[in-house]
Amino acid sequence: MGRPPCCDKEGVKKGPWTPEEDLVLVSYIQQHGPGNWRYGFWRVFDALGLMRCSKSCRLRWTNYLRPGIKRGNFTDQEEKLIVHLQALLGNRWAAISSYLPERTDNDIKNYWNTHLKKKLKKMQNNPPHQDGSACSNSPSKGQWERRLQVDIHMAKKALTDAIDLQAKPKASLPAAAAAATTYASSTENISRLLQQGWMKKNHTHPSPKTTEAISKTDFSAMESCLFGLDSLSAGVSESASFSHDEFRAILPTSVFETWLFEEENNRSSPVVDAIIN
DNA sequence: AAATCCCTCAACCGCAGTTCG
DNA sequence: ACGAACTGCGGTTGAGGGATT
Repeated sequence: MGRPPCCDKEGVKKGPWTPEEDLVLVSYIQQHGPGNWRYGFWRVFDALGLMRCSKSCRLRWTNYLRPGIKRGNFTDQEEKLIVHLQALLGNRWAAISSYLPERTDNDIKNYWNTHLKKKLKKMQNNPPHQDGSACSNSPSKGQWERRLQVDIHMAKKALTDAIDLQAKPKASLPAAAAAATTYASSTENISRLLQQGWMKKNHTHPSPKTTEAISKTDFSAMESCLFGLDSLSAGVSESASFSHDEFRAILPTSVFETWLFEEENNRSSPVVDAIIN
C-alpha cells in the first residue's frame, strides 16, 4: 500500500544525529532557507556527504535545530493550555503547537503521552477535593452547574488567549531571550551561533509553524466555539435545559463527547480538577 | 557494584494530501 | 493528466540514562 518511504533508499543513515551532521544541515538551511526541501535535497546532501533523507533532515530542523525552540520543563501555564487545547482539539498536536510557538508538536505530544495523560488518569482515579470531604458519586445539580461553569470559563480563557495570540503575533524572539532559552546541549552552540546570522538574513524571526500554520478554518472554528461557550454559559446560568442535540450543535465534538461521557457517568471533569488544583 | 526496571524523548514509520515536472 | 517527489501529521519505537532493588 502506498509508495515506499524515501528513507528506504540504500545507504541512508538513520538514528541519532551527530553535531557534525547538524552543522552541515544548518549551513545548508542558512544558504537555501528552510522552505527549500523540495529542490534537490538528495543531490545537495549526496554532494555534501550527509546521507540523510529529506524527511529526516526536515524533522531534525523543525523539531530540534530551528531557532526559537524552547526546551526543558513545561510551565504550569503551558501545561494547562495543553490540557484545554487537547480537550478542545483532540490529538491535533500540530494545531495545539500553533498556540505554543516555542514548543514543537513532537514535544507537546511527548509531554502529553509521558506526563499529562498519566497525571489526568491519576486525578480521575483519585479525584482531589477542595474541601477535603468525600466525593459524592452523584453531584447535586448546583455542583454540576458550578463545575460546568468553571469548565466553560477555563475553556473560554484558553480560546480567548489563543485567538488573542493570533491577533497579536508574538514579537520576534530577541537574540538575548533566545540565548536565555534552554536548548539541548548537543546542538546548543550550533543553534545559538547560527541564530544571529539567520536573523540578519531573514530580517524577522522565522516562525515556521506559528501563525501560518493556524488555518482560517481553525480560527473560525475557535471563534464559533467561543460563541458556543458563551451560549452554553448563559444557558447554565439561567438553568436553561439544553438538550443533548443542542449541546452537540454548539460544542466542538471533543468537548461534547467529554461532557456527555462525564455526565453519563456522574463524573467530575478531570480537566476542571486539574485546573482547580 | 551489578542487574533490572522504568521513564523520557529523539527519531522513525506510514499514510494522506499537495506540488511539480 | 499523471506519476514521482515533497510535505505534514499522528502514532510508535527503542536507545540511553536515571532510579530502584
